[in-house]
Amino acid sequence: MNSNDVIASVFKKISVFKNIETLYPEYIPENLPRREIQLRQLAEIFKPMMLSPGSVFIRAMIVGGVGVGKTATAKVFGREIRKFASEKGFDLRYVHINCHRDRTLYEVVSEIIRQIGAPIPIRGLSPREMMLALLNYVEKHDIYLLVALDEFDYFISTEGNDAVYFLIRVYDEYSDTKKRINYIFISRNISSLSMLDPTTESYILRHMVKLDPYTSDELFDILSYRRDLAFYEGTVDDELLKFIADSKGVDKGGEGNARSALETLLLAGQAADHEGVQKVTIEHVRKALGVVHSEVIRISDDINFLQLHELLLLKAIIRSLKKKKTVFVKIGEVEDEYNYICQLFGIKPRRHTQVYEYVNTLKHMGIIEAKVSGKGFRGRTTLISITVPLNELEMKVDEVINAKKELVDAS
DNA sequence: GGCGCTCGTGTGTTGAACGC
DNA sequence: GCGTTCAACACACGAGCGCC
Repeated sequence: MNSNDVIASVFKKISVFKNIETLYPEYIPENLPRREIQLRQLAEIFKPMMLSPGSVFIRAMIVGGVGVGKTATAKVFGREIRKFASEKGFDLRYVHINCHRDRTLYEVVSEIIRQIGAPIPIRGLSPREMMLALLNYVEKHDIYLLVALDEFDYFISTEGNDAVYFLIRVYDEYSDTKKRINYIFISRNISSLSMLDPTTESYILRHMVKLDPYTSDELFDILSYRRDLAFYEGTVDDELLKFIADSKGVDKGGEGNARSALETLLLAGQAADHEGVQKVTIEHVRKALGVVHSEVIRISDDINFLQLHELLLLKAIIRSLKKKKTVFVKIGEVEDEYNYICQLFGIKPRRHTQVYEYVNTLKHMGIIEAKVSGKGFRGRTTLISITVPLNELEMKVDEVINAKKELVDAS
């Protein structure tokens, strides 16, 4: 069989999936089963803005752990509220910003400008000047904005109290103008808000929507809904969904993570496809459950936002830990490995200060653990560790590195 | 074309912690 | 006590971009 036949045989093979992309983490479904209460809460919070646009300035906060649907809830709400505004005859735009990627005030404001397509220069102006230009633009064109700042903790830790204060008190100086920009802040927990001053913190916490981990019953409903979207009828039985839901539900000792449950369903389906069978079995699910490590899912979600050199450094950490077979490795050892990997990839490595910054970034994101050495070490050094399975993580990192490198090579 | 702005990055210095 | 190693910090520089 030649290469062409090999590839053609895969494409022509019968699949259990009719719409596999509906199981991907980035897919936002039409409906959000088991999040109706939270959508209703958001609607109640933003009701004054819809009834009397421009009269109030609303800031809400969505809080919840990994895989509880924070981003999906905000996006679905944004989509629906935009439709509702359109029916009422005013122009409301929903802007979703991930503060992992855009973590400075400058990046956040320029991203809002980019997403609404405002003709405002994003170079040569300070963030505050850009915000003023943005306020003028939305006023002139009679536009209202609902801005969701996802992973808001990263913005707080990078920019601190002043920038947050600037965002949430932006209308204080212009009390007579219409309040056209409203916010939804999204965070994994509210402890990051403790870095802010009490006034700023209380402003943000005034309207809070909490998303709890899913129970097995709730996960079953979600899996059932996505199963109908993703798979051909009769390929995945209810008992398999129940099995996954029971292993992930918070009431059954799991983490209540819907993303992890959906990833398991996706992998089970792919395992069935790989074997060329037309029905997903309990063995496929068992195999998938063995592969899906919830921490790897959380981290792999985060690593999509890393820069190429941060990814290369993460790969260097993984390889150093595998080579040394120890719990911790020294930053110097990681730096040597990183230089070697850069050489292999034909990329000029960053110098020490930048490597140190990358280590701090990865630590802050919770991807690695890092601590300063104490007694028993010559000099002071940073000891780095990773708690998730290394092979699994390295596969994910390699995937993202290859994707990023293709982009760099193409540009 | 000069200027101003932000951001990313590199260099140099200082000081802490330890080994010899 | 001196040398080594490395974190932490300040500062400088250049790229990219828009404004005047």
